[in-house]
Amino acid sequence: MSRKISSTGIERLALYYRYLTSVNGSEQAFISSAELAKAVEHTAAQVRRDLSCFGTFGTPGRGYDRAALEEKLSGILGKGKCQNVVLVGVGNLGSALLAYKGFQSQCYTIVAAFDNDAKKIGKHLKGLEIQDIEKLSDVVSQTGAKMAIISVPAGVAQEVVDALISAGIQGILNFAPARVVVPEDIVLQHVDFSIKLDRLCYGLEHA
Amino acid sequence: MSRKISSTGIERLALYYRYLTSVNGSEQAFISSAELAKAVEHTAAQVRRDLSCFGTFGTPGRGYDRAALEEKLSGILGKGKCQNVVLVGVGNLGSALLAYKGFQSQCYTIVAAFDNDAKKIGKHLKGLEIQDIEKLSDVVSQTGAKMAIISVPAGVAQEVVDALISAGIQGILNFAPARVVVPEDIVLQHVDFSIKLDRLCYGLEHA
DNA sequence: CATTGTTTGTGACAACTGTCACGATAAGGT
DNA sequence: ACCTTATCGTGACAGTTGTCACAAACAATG
Repeated sequence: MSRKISSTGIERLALYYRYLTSVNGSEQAFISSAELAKAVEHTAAQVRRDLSCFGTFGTPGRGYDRAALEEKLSGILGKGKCQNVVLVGVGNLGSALLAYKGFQSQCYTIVAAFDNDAKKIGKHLKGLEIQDIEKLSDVVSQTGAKMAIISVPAGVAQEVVDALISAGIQGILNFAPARVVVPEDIVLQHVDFSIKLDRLCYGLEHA
Repeated sequence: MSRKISSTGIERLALYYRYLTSVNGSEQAFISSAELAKAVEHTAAQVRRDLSCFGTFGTPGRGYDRAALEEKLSGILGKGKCQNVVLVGVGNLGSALLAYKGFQSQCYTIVAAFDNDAKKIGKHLKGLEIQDIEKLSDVVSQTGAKMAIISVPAGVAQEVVDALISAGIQGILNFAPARVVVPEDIVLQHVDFSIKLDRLCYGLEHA
């Protein structure tokens, strides 16, 4: 309970959680910090430190109770209730995200898709009608969505973000290759794989 | 020239580079650390510190020469020559990545696509024939590709990575929601958006 | 119940990362 | 030639993050 969790620490918690749920059911009822660490490519001390930020629920000599830990992590990460998510930008990437199974198997549901291209509006994709981005505000209040995923061109990312925020969205996952600014109270995460590719390129160059 | 660049520092360099190339041509010939910092949501001191790791090419009173800086960053990141990239896993996400314009506009070209699904093999997508993953080794040596992108299910990520490495691939961009292990000399980057979504969820919960 | 073996939780430490502040340096005008 | 203004490069500092090592806690066994 001693230290404040860091942002990267939270991502590690999500890794721990994903590992626990992925090897569901089988095996031992307890798992040690060493075993968990090995599964996610970290150190045992790191695992214990991360978990200790939220109380003490390991038992010396045995490790952590798998079910209890899974439950606890679920609570910490806020995965108790399913989240409604809206998606803006139904291009190649947006379509793929709509179809992506990984979201559904977790606790997220994409409940609406938007675009500004007249040729796409009205069409159906994966059971969702693509709607005019003008409808954003209405849909957000109807569905109670707090999170949004944007996969739009870099040039319009900022204006889409602004529209989302004034529609009441509180958290944004940004796939657009651009940095955007948000108010203090809005949570923003970037998934910027063009940058990651460059990072890779650098790694090769300086091998 | 004083300090060693960090991994996150390199990603910032890529951000600087992307900004410079995106506002191509127009405006002033020089840019200050403050202006660059504002564009990528960092501090001026941070920008100067990052750049200083690779020599001193700013001029006091003026800032950095845009063209020279762009050139320099290109060199540092290793973007001088175009990189051939192979893609493994042509599902929803893989197809989207094949079609993604962002790669081509940069210096990356996807030269081959692989899958293990017999129903997909032989089909054409975006001008590429989807090939049997058995052919990996041959294609890698023919094309001289050093980088690979994998967008396969979590369960097979490790074996695909192993196959890539024995085929001669040196850098891997992993979109699969799983951590994999690679030898010391292989560069690996994760694009793990299910984790980022969880991170977002946590942020909302603890607002 | 004492002993042995295992694993946790955490204080202390080390390493890394970002910020601040300021001397140094260049351009431009008078 | 000098002064002013703008901006860089970096030493020193502060804050953050990860590692180590060990006492405390619990299980298991005889």
